[in-house]
Amino acid sequence: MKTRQYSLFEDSPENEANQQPPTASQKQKKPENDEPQSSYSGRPAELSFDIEATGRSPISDSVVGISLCRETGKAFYVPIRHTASPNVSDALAILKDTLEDESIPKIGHNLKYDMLIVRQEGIHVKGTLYDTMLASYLLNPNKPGHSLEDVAIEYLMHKKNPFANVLGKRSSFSEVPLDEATRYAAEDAELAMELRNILFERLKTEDLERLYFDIEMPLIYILADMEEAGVKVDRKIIEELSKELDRELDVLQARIYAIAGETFNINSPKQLCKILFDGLGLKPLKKTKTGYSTGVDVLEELAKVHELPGEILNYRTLHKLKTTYADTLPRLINERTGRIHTSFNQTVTATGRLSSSDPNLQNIPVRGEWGTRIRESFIADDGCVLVSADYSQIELRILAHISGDPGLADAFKSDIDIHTKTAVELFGVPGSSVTGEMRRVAKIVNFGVIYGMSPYGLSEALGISPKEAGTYIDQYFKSHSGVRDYMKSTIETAKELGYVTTLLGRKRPIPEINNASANSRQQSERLAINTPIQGTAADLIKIAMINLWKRIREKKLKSRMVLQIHDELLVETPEGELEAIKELIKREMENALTLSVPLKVDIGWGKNWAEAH
DNA sequence: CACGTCAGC
DNA sequence: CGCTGACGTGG
Repeated sequence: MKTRQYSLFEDSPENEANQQPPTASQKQKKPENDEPQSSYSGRPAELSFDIEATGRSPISDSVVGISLCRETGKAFYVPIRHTASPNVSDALAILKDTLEDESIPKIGHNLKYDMLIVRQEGIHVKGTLYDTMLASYLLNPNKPGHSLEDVAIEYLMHKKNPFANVLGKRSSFSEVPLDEATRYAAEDAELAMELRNILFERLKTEDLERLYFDIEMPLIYILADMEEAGVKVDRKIIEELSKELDRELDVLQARIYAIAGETFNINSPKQLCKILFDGLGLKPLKKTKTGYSTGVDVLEELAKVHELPGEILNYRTLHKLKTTYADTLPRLINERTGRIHTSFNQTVTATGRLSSSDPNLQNIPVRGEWGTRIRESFIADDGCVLVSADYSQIELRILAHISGDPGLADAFKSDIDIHTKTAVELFGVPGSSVTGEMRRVAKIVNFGVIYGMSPYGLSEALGISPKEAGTYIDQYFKSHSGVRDYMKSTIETAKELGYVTTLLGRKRPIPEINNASANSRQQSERLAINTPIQGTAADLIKIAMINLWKRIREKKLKSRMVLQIHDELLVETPEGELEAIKELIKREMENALTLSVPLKVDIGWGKNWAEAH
């Protein structure tokens, strides 16, 4: 192999140095000793890299170039597939050894993205990952964005990159002239290298190192696998569903126009207000910032006195399902894989949950006949089944653990129906006399507890007066003083420290907790109460995912996780592995953490997601 | 791009 | 009352 077949293009704008690139022959040599290599003669001690690609979707886009940095002040750009530029067809092949070397730590900003892009070139990045985007997120999950630019501005007082809009009118990075591309791209790898030093030092002082290395870093690999795997959607089923919804919507539309006596845009809340409140003279029950509300609560109430609001609600439901799911999902089936590949975002939520986007597969409908129909289109590959495993009452169990409330803990230890138990306490009747309505109220109160309920909020949810809601809250805390004490002390801690933490030490700053405004303060108090509960549940399922993934590898099973929906894992498994994987999933999920109350996981399976549930 | 609305946990 | 993302409307 020729040693200097390609040239690495220098370099960041402020650095004129033109160092020798590592040559292919040198790269294949093992270092003479285990000392970190700071010279360019051997393997890098660690490597910062950043992929430039044709677009933002790592499953369907491909590599244009890669920038590399092994010490601050010196960065390189290797063009791979630029139009009208010297390209290096085997540059990636030469880098493969380094990127796959487990002993070389990798530094980057949003490494999951870069990992997925190079996987298409047959490169499987391995080793310790220093992801500066994740580090920034753990240091402040309230931050609205963690782009390299955002983070560099905050921590390096970095000025905006003058080449930031290097794309301009060009359709892809591959169109960018090499000199511009180099100055733009090389800087990114170098920025990540500089940020690593600062952010990981800060992680240590903030006691977030274990959360990073034990949970978030291993999860990068798992989420990359899940995104790469995708989930199979039956195009025929979903497209047929769309047609059916279309026909149904036509019927509803005609009916609505007939009742209203005129045509209008049903999807426009503004036009709907005119029809409802001006035309029919119905009473507006609630206001929004800009006018009268036509939300579901209002329309349900109005449906008692007129036939139109009910039809509007039907129309809205079907329209939502059609436009958001039935029409959209088939378009997102990847041509190459025949599957849908979501993005699992690890640095978005303030509590530590994941989010899913493009498409969001964490809000696929589940209720109602149409919800079932949509989930029936999510299917297992040939010879496989889908296994759905979800935690039962995970947040209330976590509340029982962290509050130490005996009543709550006992309920879970004896596996009692928690909503019925709460109904018994609220209404002072024996369990056998609890009606459906009483249980419904109790369920909403239990949710309210987790959300840091206020009399106002609970009253809205129950459709009663804040005063009545207040008596439910009082009644609840009479039975659960442990929960009341926990909430009081959590708020006190938040006021002192300015942040709250989860069981695994994840932190969320609560900046407004001492705000002069009572509204803002009370809002902060609810965040302080909810975040440790929701955030610990997020920690817990992340641990379960890591442990399950390791066990699947150890046992060389073919099963693969495909979706995580906050308290549920969806696994695609060859039929022959079904019994084994059910056992494994249940064990790893129920034992992810040892709490003072047992964790319970319900498992189902089937050829599609509806059956599995 | 803000807003209202609604799908999920 | 907590946490999200996507759609259509209308400026």
